[in-house]
Amino acid sequence: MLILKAAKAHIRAENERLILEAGERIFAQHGFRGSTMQMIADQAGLPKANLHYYFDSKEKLYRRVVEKIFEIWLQAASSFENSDEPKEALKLYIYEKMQISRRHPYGSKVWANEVMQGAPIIQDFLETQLRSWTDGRIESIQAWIAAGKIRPVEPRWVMYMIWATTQHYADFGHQIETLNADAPLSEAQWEAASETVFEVIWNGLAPKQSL
Amino acid sequence: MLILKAAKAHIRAENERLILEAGERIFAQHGFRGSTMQMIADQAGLPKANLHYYFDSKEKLYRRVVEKIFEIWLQAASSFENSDEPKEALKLYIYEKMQISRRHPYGSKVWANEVMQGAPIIQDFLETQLRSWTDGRIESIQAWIAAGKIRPVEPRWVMYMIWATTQHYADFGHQIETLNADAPLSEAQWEAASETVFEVIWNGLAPKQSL
DNA sequence: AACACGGTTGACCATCTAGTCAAGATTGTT
DNA sequence: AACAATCTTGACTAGATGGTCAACCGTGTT
Repeated sequence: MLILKAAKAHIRAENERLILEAGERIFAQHGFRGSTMQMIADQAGLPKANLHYYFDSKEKLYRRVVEKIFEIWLQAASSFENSDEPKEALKLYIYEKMQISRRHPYGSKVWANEVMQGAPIIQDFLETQLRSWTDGRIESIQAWIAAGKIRPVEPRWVMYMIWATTQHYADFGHQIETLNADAPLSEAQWEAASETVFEVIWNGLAPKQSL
Repeated sequence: MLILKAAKAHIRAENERLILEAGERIFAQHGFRGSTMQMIADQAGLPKANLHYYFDSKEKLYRRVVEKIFEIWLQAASSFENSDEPKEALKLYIYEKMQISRRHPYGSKVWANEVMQGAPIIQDFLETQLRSWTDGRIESIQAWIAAGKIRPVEPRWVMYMIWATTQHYADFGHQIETLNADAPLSEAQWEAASETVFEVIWNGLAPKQSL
């Protein structure tokens, strides 16, 4: 009966969550081809055949993992719209992206991996959602320039600076830890790094007279 | 005879070069596990068995590829020492790193991949060469701060900003192309991007009175 | 209690892949 | 021409891996 489907829906929801979480971790650490369904199964604490019950194939599971990450980023993007003042908007966005790098380092790595390999699985995302989102942000930045609120710069390069600097703390987290005497960044270090990233970029963009 | 070894050395040199170049490309596009010796062989235009004649194993070939990249970066690093003036030193270093992203995008991706996966193969590089190199650069930056030539900032976060922004143009080159109407960046765009990266960082670091 | 539906799982298979090997081809020297 | 060291390469092997499947289990409904 259809009622049963609903009655056991929580089992499906819970297991899909377990598998997606395990997949994010394993795909981040080993790449798509380097990850095996067995590794993901072990990480999730489920038998391998169970993964194939919930996800048709490794590729479909992978796609779901990447989609999840993309959604998180799109949400963070709203910070950009929360203020008309560039200083405030940029601060919110940069802090939000640093927060994501801290809380979702695996997701960020999966995304980086996917893009580095030419986005074989999620190229359509880049061409539709990412492209239109970026175009919107570029317009915001151009409006700030027109209003004399920031220096005249090509908005694209600024976007890329923000993405690069913030995501670096997730994607290159291992290198950063190694250079931090093998210790994860402390609360204070995360705060200081976020502050520095914002300050340098903001001072770099602010019109001279406003200093 | 031993003379023969030298006499045929150019064959070895040439084939090793072919294989390393092919490996760099393939490892960048598919990751370590995703790359097969057959793919690398095809890219190099040699039979697979020939690869194993020159390199004991896939892992040893990979390590050689990563080492090559690391050496290129260390060379670029000397730009940092070519001037006592931070503005000049940073400009040289940033332009040099952008140049590397343009000319060696595959190498940069292999490095990024390796670090993202926790540097399983070249962790020793991080702990020895990279760490000592970084410590030296941090001292330079601290000297600039002490001399009042740049604002007081934690040098580490600045280093990471430079690495992140410049390497982004290699590692996320595919995304950048997609957002550039599927066209590679033109000569002028590379120049503009380099200029913007430098300008924003420099203005972000310069002491207020110097503007 | 009987049933039906979703969930679980060990065993299995076809395919792929790193690495081996032995026979043969090249090359430079004498 | 004879040689020895190096280089080349098709065929092969052992192991790993994505995916399948059929039997089985649990749970809520009648």
